[in-house]
Amino acid sequence: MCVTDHDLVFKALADGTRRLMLDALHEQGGQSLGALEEIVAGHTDMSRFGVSKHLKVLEAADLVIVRKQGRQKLHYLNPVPIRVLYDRWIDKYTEPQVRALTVLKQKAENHHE
Amino acid sequence: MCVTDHDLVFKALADGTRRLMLDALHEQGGQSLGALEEIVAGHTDMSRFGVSKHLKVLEAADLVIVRKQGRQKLHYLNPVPIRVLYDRWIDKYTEPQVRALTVLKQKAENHHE
DNA sequence: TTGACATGTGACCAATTGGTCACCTATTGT
DNA sequence: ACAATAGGTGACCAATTGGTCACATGTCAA
Repeated sequence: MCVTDHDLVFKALADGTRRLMLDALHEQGGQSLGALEEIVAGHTDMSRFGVSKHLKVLEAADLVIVRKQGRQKLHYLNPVPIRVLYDRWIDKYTEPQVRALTVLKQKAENHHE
Repeated sequence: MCVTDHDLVFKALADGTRRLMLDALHEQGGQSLGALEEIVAGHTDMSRFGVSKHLKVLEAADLVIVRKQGRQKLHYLNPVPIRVLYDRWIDKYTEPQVRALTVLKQKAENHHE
């Protein structure tokens, strides 16, 4: 929940396979490791262990939360970190284009350098 | 400009040093390699070549655009890829919550529960 | 209990990445 | 032309990451 979590989230998102898994969990939550393995196998060929490792990265970044049910481990997408990422970082780059132009204009009006 | 550029952008953003450089260019555009080197050196100790390499990654992702002026190479932040990233990917994960909040707000406004 | 199923763990290898260095090119000022 | 400045290139090493495997754990059902 601290600031450096940004790094975990960014790094977790930096892999196409992991984004694919997030997409799958976005479409339908509560999928087990086996189910995710099948989905991933449809796009790339990766063993169960590879999928499991990627999931662990996503869990560490708090992008995926887990509920154990019997011998299954059900995965759910947690959109909060992405939301935080957007609010604290991405918004800064996407929103203030207009504002930046305003500042530039003011600067130009004050000291014509 | 194609879809797989997402990967380049995500990977470029997955490094704290590179995000630091984007911040620096966000604060003030048109900085040279030397200037960026000094800024980065203030946080981590990295040689000019390291900074140059990171800049090349950012350029490949089209996050930084370059204008040559004499023997200097001036760098500018290009917010477009981040914007695209947000529109095509992040929005999908963050938007429904906003809608949910809006719905909640409306409910609260209607029947003060 | 016994076996089949769903997943976890630690060792291990290959591929990628982060970073530095010794050289090189191009531009500026004198 | 010359030296100083700003930056680029390819080789190279260390650290990290992606992926697999043999094995272990825990759970359900008969």
